Amino acid sequence: MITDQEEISRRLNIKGYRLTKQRLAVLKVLQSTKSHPDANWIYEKVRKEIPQVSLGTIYRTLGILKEAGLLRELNYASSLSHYDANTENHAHVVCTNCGRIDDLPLSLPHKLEVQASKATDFLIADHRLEFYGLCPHCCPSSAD
Amino acid sequence: MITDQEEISRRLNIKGYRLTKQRLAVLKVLQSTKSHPDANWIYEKVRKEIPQVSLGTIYRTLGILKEAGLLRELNYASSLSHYDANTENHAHVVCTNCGRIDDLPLSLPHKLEVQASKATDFLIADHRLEFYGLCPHCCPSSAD
DNA sequence: TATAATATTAGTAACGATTATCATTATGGT
DNA sequence: ACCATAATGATAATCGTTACTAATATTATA
Repeated sequence: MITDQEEISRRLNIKGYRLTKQRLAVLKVLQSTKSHPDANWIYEKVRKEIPQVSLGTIYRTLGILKEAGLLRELNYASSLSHYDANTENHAHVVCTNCGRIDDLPLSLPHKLEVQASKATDFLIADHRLEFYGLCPHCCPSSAD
Repeated sequence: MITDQEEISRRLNIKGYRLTKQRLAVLKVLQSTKSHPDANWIYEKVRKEIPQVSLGTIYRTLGILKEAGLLRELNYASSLSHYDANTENHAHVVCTNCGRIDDLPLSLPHKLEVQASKATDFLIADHRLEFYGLCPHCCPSSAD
């Protein structure tokens, strides 16, 4: 998670983008939460600081921050994009009832990536590992 | 892949659905291809057999067939749903350039599923493993 | 500090995939 | 054949996301 403003600015400049208060606000909001919010949630949070901000700016900004490697986009079954300030590749657990998404400190064994590369003639660059199930709140017979 | 019409009918009936020629046509089209087509592609194919079919029926049917366990829905970054007649859990490779999706005869080691279950308090029921990269056609310096 | 060149914004319209609505048609059981 | 109910086709509505545009802000340069 990149919090140094100089570094954020540098990363944007590489791509020809400027660091504006809107962009910083979006990134700060995203970095301030462990959840994986969608664009609208970020919009509502940013509005508290910059009331006249528009949803279009949020979308544009998220795309730019992603391009600059400052966040990662996740697409789930809801056909709604969620964003994550953690750009390290990691697994997720998704609640199929309420949509909650948690990180999972788990990485795919290198062996499996090699196996995948051998099994296809695609040039593999990345992967995604997701688990689906019910979160504690949605679990019908939880013991807690 | 379930091809026996009796069995297809039985699976639909369990959920209170009937087997119609539109539903059979959608399933047949999906079973006839190794690709993972989207609703519109299926629509175009089904139209050749049933010209007056509507796109709404395709969507409705795909949802019902999924509910009956006759197909699986995949959601990718394109925010477009793709469908797969293979209901076995398996990995996919997705071309980040042209969107082509291939099967990968690879399954997650059971050990990893156990590891995931221990790392979270979610009740895990399913998982998805996807690799991203470039397919042979989109690979800039392919040796073939 | 003025000025020009360019990037960014807010606001709004447009888009595309998917869903809902509804009158008509088909199906299955009696 | 008749009735109850499910399914269809056509079309309108929905919703997340993108594109457009005139106004504003930022940066570089003189």
